Amino acid sequence: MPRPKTRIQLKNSETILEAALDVFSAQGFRGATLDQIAEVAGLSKPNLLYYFPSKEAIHQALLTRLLDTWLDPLREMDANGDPVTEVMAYMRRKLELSRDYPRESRLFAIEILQGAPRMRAAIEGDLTALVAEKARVLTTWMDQGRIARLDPVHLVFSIWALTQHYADFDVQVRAVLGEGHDPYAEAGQFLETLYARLLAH
Amino acid sequence: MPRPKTRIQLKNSETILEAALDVFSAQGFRGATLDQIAEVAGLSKPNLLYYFPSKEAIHQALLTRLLDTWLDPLREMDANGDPVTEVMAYMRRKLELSRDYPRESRLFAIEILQGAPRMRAAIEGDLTALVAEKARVLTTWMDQGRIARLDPVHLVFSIWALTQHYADFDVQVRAVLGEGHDPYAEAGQFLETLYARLLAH
DNA sequence: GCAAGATCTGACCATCCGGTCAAAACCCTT
DNA sequence: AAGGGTTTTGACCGGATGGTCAGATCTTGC
Repeated sequence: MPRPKTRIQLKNSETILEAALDVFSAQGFRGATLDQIAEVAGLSKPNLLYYFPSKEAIHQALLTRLLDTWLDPLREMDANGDPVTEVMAYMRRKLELSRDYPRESRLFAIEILQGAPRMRAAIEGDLTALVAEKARVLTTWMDQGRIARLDPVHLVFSIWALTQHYADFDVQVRAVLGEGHDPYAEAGQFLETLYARLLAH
Repeated sequence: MPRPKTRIQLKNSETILEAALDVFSAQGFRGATLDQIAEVAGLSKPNLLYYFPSKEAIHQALLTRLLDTWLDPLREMDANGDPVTEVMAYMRRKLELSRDYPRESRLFAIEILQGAPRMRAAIEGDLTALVAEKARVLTTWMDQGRIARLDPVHLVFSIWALTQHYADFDVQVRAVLGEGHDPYAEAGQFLETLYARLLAH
């Protein structure tokens, strides 16, 4: 099954990946079992293995697809736009990603936490290159005096950390906030203020 | 073995917890095996189970001991100190914790990521109470106009997110920075600037 | 409506893993 | 140096888990 071809293949591959995302993001690679994924997907275990050669392969497929989604918001940061607006928009998009795709965020987090055993190459390649490129853009803006001077890479780290926190540590965030809060709405407000103050001068 | 008593018990319990921290923080609860822990500890598997009744119990012992260490820096934030200094010092202590105890940071992160199945109570109890208390302190400082007005709980979240990022996503941080960087030194600089600008008005 | 594939499944296997246990080895006190 | 408690271990168990396979069932193009 190199590439899905028929309608059924497409649909079932999709169902499997969706179920796998559920289970892997909640239990990690080792913690997830094929039986669990099969149950969530509503398929039999041997049927999963008809579509993917191994548990490993399902996980790999998820990660591969994930990285692109994950980097898109940064890719969109436009060197020709207004600096503060661009950074803010990037932060917003990343926060929305946390809100709308928390499972993806956790899958990614677990992978990195465990030393990125199945993602090393992508991290050291695509991701590092993209950050380097955008760091140059940020540096240019700083040189032009359009945003305050800061270490551009750590600025990017800060956006990652602050936005992903709300997805990855969701349980903790909700416990600490208690009832009657909208974590993401409040986070949006807070981060807006934070980056306004940080970038201004 | 309710409490370690003899010298041997004390030493071996310690060795086991140390090894378990290594393995659990790298692989998660499910991913870790008693054989791995035993090997790292230099003891036989049945011997581990002579000191702890189960894998679960080893993990629990680690987490219990962890939470205190983890909350100490926040406890030390002094309502009678200078606001900016106190917040900065808290951030510093937390960053140092990330630098000096990355395994503990990752153990904690994995636990929360997976929904805190073995820490729910502590999160909803001690941690939430401590944050509520310190949020009141921060609010008082804001009311007195001694630091800029911000959502105090999200301010605490930001410190957690920004400091733990360097331990939890270490692989990514190092990959993106490349050779010849001291992540924690740079982070210290960056965060100092960030909180200076955020808290001033 | 009928082959030829594509899809699906029950039964099964080998391995791994947490945990047990009886007995061996090792102290420590006297 | 002997005896009683403590510590350690090899051998083993039962259940879980990733993966296989032969054959049953369903689709699809003709």
